[in-house]
Amino acid sequence: MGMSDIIANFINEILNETDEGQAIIQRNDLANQFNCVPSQINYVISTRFTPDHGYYVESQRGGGGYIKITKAKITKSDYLMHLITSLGDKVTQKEVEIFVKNIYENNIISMREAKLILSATNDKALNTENKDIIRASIFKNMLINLV
Amino acid sequence: MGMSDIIANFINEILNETDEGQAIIQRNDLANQFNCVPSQINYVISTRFTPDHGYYVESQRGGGGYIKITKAKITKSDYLMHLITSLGDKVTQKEVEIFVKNIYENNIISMREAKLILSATNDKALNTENKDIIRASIFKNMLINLV
DNA sequence: TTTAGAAAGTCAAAGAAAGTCAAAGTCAGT
DNA sequence: ACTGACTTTGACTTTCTTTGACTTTCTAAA
Repeated sequence: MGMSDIIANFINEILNETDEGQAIIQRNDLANQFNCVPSQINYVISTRFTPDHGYYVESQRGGGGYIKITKAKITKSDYLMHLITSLGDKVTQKEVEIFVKNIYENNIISMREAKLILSATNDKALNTENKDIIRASIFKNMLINLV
Repeated sequence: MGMSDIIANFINEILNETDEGQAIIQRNDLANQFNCVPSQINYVISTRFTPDHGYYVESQRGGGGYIKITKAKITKSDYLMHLITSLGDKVTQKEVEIFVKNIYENNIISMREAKLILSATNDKALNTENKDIIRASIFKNMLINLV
């Protein structure tokens, strides 16, 4: 098992220890503890704690900085997890509409929440190249927060 | 948690204690209490108690001087409309975080809705050129749905 | 009405974290 | 051995915080 896996395990342990499913770490401390360069922590996070994997990451630089990794709760909606992992890296507005209709009808989200998702992912909001790629990224990121 | 956060917490406690939502402090006293330089108080105020955060600040120099921080009270749709119209065509993740925190604390949106907005607009979701432009577009689009 | 002292304000430098990116290394499968 | 995916490393960047020297404003006493 390589260093990256060891670090990932360590983070997972913290995530499992806490009820919250949250790990708050200091990048430099952790790198020090495992005798690796700080950027390896970024590598671990960006390869193993992505939205696709069911995690949400926030961070803060400067004095007192930190990295906070949150694990999505697996509740009633295995359906959502399934949806997230089944999504490719592109999705059209029409497809999102179908998915959202579906999770709304299954009472996983409210009408207001449905509207929020649709307004964040419609073509009008995404006035750019690569609409479908960004849409997929946004959609997944939003779903993770609902799980 | 760094010193600045601790000081911000302290001020927030005072704000919540009083019905008025007002904190009147003495800069030097506070700096003394927390063992920091006085200008750090200014730093805390100018990064965490700005109008964007929903506060306004008055002060008085000289003998008997003070800093008075007041939590602004705003009606829901007024605030949303104001927010939408005040948004330019670019906005950073940090700025969105501040706005969302504010509308959440004013009970305009639920926690889940706040998370949805944040996850649709964070840098991770917007892995592209022109993040700030697309973010502004998405954010506005979402807010309009809430008015 | 000066003027000394008491506050608060400003600003930029130094420090502390985290982020990015690409080069170099490793290792399994062909 | 060769290729391609995954890892490791480190130089450089960006963001946020802390600190301190200097300035401005206000009060009140002489």
